[in-house]
Amino acid sequence: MTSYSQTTGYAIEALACLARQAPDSMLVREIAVLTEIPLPYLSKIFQRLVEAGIVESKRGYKGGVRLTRSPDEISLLEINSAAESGKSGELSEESARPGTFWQAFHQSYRDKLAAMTLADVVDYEGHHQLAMS
Amino acid sequence: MTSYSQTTGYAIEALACLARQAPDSMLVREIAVLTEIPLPYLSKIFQRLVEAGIVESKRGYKGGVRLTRSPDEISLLEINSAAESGKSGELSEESARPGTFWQAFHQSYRDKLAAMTLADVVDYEGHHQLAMS
DNA sequence: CACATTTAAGACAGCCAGGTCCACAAAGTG
DNA sequence: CACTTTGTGGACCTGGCTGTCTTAAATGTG
Repeated sequence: MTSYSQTTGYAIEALACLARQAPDSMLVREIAVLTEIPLPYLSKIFQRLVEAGIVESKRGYKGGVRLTRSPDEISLLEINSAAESGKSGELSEESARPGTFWQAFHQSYRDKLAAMTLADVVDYEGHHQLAMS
Repeated sequence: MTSYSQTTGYAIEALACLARQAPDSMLVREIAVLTEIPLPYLSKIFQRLVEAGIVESKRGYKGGVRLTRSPDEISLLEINSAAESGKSGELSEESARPGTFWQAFHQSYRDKLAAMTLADVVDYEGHHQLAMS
């Protein structure tokens, strides 16, 4: 139900790792080592990111994954939706009933995700300081 | 894991409902009807809120629940911690690894919860407009 | 073409949040 | 004291998130 799960955090970290390497491609295994995310699960996440068109993959000997766009053209909300795809909500209105305070709180959260891009994350992980309104 | 679960949303709505009635006490069943939260589950939530000292309860014929403090002295973070108590994290640092963007993002929302009180929620549910920084 | 490499796909397992149910204890009423 | 009311406490079920494992399919190399 709650769409702001750890999976989204994994996806953002992994893509930020990949963005630093852009436009070259990386192995999923390599990303797993650098980010310390379990490889089998990270593979699953990348499957969804490929399906969503955020990254493209190439199998076999010199294979790997690569961003299809510039990091500043990929919103965190888009990553969230892709990482959580195949579940109940995707881009849904969360679990909270409409008109409630909690629903509005979640919406503001969602709005911030929509306003930030992968480029912001790459910048953050260098400076270790979060600049939010 | 993710501490911004639906349970916290339920707790906030229920307490806001109770705060509008303050300082009188209400039946849990009555709150369940008004908020449309499933009664058996709401009872569970109130057990934790009582244990946390946010509300006090009286059993039997003229029983019910009542706030122990003024709404403007109850922070939403406190409600969150109480509602999620008995689980892995409670007041923990979420599931995200420290130093990551995702962890910082969650922390900023935790700070917002800490800065808001039940009185703000009561005010919101009247005006239906969320005023966040 | 044989082979190693690397992602794709799907089945499977463990755990926890959300939610229900039922028996029990307290508290007032007659 | 009998009875009704109302919260307490515990067991229990269900579904989805997290994570693993195994078998394929694709892609380059010699």
